Amino acid sequence: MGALQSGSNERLSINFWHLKKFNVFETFERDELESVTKVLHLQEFKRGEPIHLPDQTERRLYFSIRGRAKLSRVDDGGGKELILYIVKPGEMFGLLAFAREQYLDTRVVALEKCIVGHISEPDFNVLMQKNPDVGLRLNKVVGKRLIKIEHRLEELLFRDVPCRLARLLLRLVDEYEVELPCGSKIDLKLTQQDIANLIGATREMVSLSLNDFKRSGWIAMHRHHVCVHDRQALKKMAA
DNA sequence: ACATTAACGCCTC
DNA sequence: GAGGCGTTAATGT
Repeated sequence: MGALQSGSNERLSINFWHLKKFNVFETFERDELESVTKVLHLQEFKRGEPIHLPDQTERRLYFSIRGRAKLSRVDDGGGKELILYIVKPGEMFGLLAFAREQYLDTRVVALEKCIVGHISEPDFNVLMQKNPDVGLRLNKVVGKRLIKIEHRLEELLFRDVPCRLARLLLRLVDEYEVELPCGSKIDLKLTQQDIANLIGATREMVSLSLNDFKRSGWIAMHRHHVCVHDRQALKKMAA
């Protein structure tokens, strides 16, 4: 068990069990994990707070310990954003910062209360030199992530908005489903703006399609949550 | 089909 | 009361 000082004044703690969840560390022994906690800086974020900003100059590798966050590419002009990925606990991000000059145009914002650790590039390089297989596993992680995002881009180009929305909802309900009396709740707080940014549509179009789905009895909505009632109908729309 | 714009009420801070 | 959010309608490509 290691306790570390966070960016602010609060003390956050993390144990080896948390680190073992990251597949880069799955073969690590106790002392190796100990050395990781020594260079891992923990920080807590509230919903809506930025974890990584586009103009951040320092290269870091981030480890999502708790809570989910949206990773998006932002337009330099107007404030448009396209959400590329939703980062979950046990996953890493910021990998591209090592390959590029900066983590260009990429922003990560907490969707709920998050605890995130980060390791500086020099510290991580030392870690990789001591454990060469970390690099191999990192490669695998990056590859898998890339393929997921490629598949989503395909959908964005060739499908219309209701179809994209249906696909998104099916994908989310698969990943975040919580069974409730009211139906299958998607256990993720998303605004309609977020949903729009996930499927490359406008907030207005999302509102219209969402209301269409609701009127048809396929879904129900409460505040920032969606409940799915008719998966089959959504699948038909997603075809 | 979809974006854009504008306008309005609602809710949260 | 300001700004974010959800909704609707008109208009443009």
